[in-house]
Amino acid sequence: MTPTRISNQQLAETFQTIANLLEIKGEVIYKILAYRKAADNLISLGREAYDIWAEGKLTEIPGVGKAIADKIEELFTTGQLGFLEKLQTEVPLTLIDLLQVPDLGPKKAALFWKQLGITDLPGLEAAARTGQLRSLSGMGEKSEARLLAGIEALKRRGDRFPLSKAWPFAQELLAFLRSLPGVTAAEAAGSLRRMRDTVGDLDLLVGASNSAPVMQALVNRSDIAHVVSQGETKASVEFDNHLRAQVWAHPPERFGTALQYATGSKEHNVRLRELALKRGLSLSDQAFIRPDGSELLCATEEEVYAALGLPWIPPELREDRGEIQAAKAGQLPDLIALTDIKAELHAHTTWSDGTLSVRQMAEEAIRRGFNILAITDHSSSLGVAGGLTPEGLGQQRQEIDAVQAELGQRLRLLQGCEVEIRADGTLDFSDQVLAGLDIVCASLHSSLRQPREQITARLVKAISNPHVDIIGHPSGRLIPRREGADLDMEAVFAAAVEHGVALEINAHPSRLDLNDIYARRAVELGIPLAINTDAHSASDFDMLHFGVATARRGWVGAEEVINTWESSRLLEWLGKRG
DNA sequence: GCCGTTTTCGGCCCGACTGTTTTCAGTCG
Repeated sequence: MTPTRISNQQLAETFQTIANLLEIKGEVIYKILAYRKAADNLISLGREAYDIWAEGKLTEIPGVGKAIADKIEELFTTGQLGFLEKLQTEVPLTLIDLLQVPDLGPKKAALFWKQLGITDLPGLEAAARTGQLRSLSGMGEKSEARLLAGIEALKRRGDRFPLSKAWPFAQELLAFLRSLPGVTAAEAAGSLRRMRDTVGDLDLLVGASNSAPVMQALVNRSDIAHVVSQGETKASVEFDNHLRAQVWAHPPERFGTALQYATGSKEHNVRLRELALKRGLSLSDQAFIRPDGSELLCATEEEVYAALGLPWIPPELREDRGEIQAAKAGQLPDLIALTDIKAELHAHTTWSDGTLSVRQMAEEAIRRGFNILAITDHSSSLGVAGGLTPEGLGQQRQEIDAVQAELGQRLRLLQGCEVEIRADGTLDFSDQVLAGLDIVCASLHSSLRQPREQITARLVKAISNPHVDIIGHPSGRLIPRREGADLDMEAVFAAAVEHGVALEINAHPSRLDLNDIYARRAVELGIPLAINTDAHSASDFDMLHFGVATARRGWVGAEEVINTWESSRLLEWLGKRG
């Protein structure tokens, strides 16, 4: 039997499927949680479980014990899993789809299945429309209507929204909430505050002693499509733009516990509560409860963490990926900040598909306090972007030199390019042309669906070119439209280490590529990173904070990012390269 | 099913909101 290379993503999906089926079946909850935990940990591993299996170290993965390791091994060796196949004969696989409906969990799914023989979403919808659900205990007219509304909502929207949509709208909502009387503070929480690359609901937290009027003002907004639920301290709404928000209100003296709670992640919070219990405290969004029943209130998050003997943990780290252990040991990373960035090394102008001239881009860079701006227009084979020919590069050099002369010491301009990595792994420009540039960023834009071996070899070949300094948006993913290329990232990392090439964290919210997990792995391996906006316009420069946030999620410090280096150091680094 | 400076067995987080309940179960975050 030939081994089957199954991705961490696929393994995780398999274990989530098992967890869902077991939950509908009514298995004890902790077994289900164990499968979910293993799935989560596989996703955030940063390395391929397949390689770890080859080293015989599967059980060193957190949450993977003997039973799950055996199942992973069976999947790798046979491509199948007997346990799951048997489970599917007991519980219909399509029942899992029901769990996507809001307010429909495993208990109701099991009820519908066992009492009415419903096995899939269309079956559920038909039963709801014909009033059959009402015959079940615990199901009334309202539940039925709610369920139908949930099914409709499911048809309308995707699961999660890109940061580019969620972030600006959240800022607008926060400004609205802060303007309400009696509101002392309003902050983003949830995955938005942790700066995940996609956001489900907007979780917003309001500080207010009298919460009911705040909730009322929220649901009275004219752009509300649907009020999902509304209480004194919490409301859930859907807007006309299909974004959903959960808004909590807590009095200012409890804002710290509330903000910590609402920020999550859920897994991080579970760990904190375990830690609290070991200290004889019970932690909720309201307060710590001492053994004698008295409350310990926290107005700030710092107080929450201090009560647990921990330093404040930055929200971007709160994913239960070792941050609590690191905090305990006093070894939290010194994360990069937006203000550390001193250079933009990937930017486009009207010489290819940018909207601003070299001069205008330089002004934008100066306005943002940068020391260095690299002009990196596309190369010729990317026809859709009006890529430059070698001759065009020569003309562009004259313009850059002229603008540089005007700017003097205010900004150092570099002439570079974003050179296309062709389908065969060769670059769009000859070594001679590349040697004449100050900086070279090489990127994949086409033939992204090549088989794993082929596209990995293609990228490795580009990394091996002595003139290449940075690999732009390495995976080529576009959120939420396109998954990245099927790259063997360990092979890519190995090549980057060997050739000292920097890997980009592209700051555009539709890319965020490298992602947080691979950024962390790259840092572990000592690979330099570059955080660039890939600016095509003035406003693109403002996307930089998304890239910095992604780096922070990857435990990246300023030192590891070449854009933070002093000009002399960065120029020396570039100079030593081809 | 996983895990261990209080355990290799016995733990494994907490509360709001909703609907259909007469005191609670299910779901969610």
